[in-house]
Amino acid sequence: MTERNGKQPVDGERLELDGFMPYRLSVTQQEVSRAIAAVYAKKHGLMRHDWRVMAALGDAQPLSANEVCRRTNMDKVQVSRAIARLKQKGLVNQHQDMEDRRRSVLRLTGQGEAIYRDIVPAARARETDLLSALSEAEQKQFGQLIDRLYRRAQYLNKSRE
Amino acid sequence: MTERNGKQPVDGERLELDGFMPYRLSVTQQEVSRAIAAVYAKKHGLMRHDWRVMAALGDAQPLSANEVCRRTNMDKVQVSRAIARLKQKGLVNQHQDMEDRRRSVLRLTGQGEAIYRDIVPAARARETDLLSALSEAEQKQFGQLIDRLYRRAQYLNKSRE
DNA sequence: GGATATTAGTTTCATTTGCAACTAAAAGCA
DNA sequence: TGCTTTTAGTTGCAAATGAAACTAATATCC
Repeated sequence: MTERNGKQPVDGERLELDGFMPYRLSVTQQEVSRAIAAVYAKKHGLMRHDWRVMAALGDAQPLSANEVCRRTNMDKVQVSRAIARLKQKGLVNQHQDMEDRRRSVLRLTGQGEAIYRDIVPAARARETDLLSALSEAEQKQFGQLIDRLYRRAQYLNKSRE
Repeated sequence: MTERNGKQPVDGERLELDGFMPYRLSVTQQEVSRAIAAVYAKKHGLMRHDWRVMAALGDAQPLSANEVCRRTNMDKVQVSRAIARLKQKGLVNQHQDMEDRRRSVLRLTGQGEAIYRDIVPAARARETDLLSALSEAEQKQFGQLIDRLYRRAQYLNKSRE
């Protein structure tokens, strides 16, 4: 993929991006993400964060913004902004939780649910299509490996801050 | 990870983010990326794109901006801007290719090379640390699976535009 | 009860990004 | 040769992002 023809690399230890796992993970994620975005972006004009929030709500309503954060791995600023966009589009409504008035109660609107129901099968189909590059066994394996990697990365990040 | 206590999901087909591969890939990538960024961000004030461009150059100099694009999977706008930042910091220099005066000839400066040499071992160590969550065999396997997935995603994305 | 600390969520500001338009040079073609 | 197209790289603008500060409500502690 990367030919070195007469080029002068830096002396000593080098790093070939193509063989560097974090890089490969990143480009793969980008490509996969693009493949999935095709499902919700053009047709419904949603961004990745918007879709994630909708997915969280579609899976379990109502949720507070904070619960959305936990379920989607987004931070509260991102969630707050996604909600603003979604309210604006009439896909989500937000009202105050009367038990704890700091908290919101978020729900998909009828229109929001309709879009959710439109996207889910397409997203799933896309996932299946992507994963068809792997056998059943490999898919399972891949899921396990990526989880272990995730936890390891999380651990490393936590431990130093 | 995701409990459903009294929540009312949307009727019909739902989607649990936690079991959705593109989502898991995305959060894993984010976490891994953060772990690596620690190596170049704080100490040298570089952004991800800057580091990628430097990595490409460190691996094979000189390169044109376009060659950097191909090697790093970045688009030309990102590369152009990364180069601007890197020139500004004195880590890269750019001059015109006299064979084809549209093209640039990009090289790390002495300072750029020094930083490159500082980062590479640390990045590698970090990669090893991340991958230590997987056995040797699993690491190999993971590499293969992710590549297949990458190619599949790429194919799907190409085929529809 | 009242001061202080936490928690939920929003906002502000400075950067970064993404897209499309743009400039300059080279290639293709008639 | 002169005209059009393609390629390399940059720029402008509007939208998205990240970090820190901010508001409002609840929880904690004396």
